Amino acid sequence: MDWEDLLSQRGHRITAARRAVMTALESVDVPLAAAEVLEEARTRHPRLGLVTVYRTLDLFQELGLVRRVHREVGCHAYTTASPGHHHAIVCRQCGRAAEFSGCQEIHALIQRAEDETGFQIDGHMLQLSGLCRECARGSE
Amino acid sequence: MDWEDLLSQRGHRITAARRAVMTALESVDVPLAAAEVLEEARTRHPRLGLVTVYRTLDLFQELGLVRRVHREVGCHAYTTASPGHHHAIVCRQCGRAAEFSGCQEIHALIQRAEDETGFQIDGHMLQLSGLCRECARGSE
DNA sequence: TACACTATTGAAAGAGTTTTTCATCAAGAG
DNA sequence: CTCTTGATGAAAAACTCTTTCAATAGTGTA
Repeated sequence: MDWEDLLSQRGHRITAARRAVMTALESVDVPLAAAEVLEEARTRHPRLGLVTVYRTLDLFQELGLVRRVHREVGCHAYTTASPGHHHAIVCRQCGRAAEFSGCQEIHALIQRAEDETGFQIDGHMLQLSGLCRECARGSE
Repeated sequence: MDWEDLLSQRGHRITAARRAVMTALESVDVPLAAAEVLEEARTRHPRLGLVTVYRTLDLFQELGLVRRVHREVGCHAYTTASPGHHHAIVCRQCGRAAEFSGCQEIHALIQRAEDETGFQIDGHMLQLSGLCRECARGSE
């Protein structure tokens, strides 16, 4: 389903500001911080305000349309997300982000963690980092 | 090894401020944000300043003595960390944090992600969430 | 124990980032 | 086309984090 359809279906309006934010995120494959989204989106919608960017990112995240990318230092960047459960991979050299799906492999780990800690685990946040194909090639 | 020994060994000094910060983190099992560390630590070392808290948390994190806890919203909390590679589990009800070690299970997943995306993966950030024993008992 | 050296500290000011408020605007149902 | 109400953007406030610098206090040495 299209993101515009999802918005409509949930009772949200399709606005120029929201289109500008989504287009900004789609136009690059690097996660963007709010201020960067603003800069990028203003090339198409100059009147856009930073407040709206924050509100829009919040909404999109709630709907699962964008994902917040976490790093040890600084967790303020957002990237588009496919529907469903995915995880992000971020290149530590150029910042490019990709996503991949499926995490059956960690069920065993979760089971073990439950046994060890007594927690009832119902969610996980996993993010991988490394070098993307281009950067790996460059640094050989 | 004791954290004070580790500091000495690396050429850092044992100061009242650093003791206060470490004690604050050890006194609760919930991750604390910098401002919360300040509040807690000031009960024992009233002259402590926020700047020192930030610097101390940075240092401790560098030395692997504390871990930054990430959440979908808000990634500014710190908790004590055992030496070595560990992952955090955070209770989504009371905020309590635990850690567990060992993540052999995700090697297969990493291998698959490398095949799928072409990235050369050399690091991962995994954090589990759920209910701690107490909260799970309470909500039955 | 006293001294000297220098890492560390804390206050103030500055730089960012995110949120709140509120009048205005415009998407979309009827 | 009109109306209703969600959405927007500007300004200001509230936070969060960093930089600067004089004063302080660990720690090795004598």
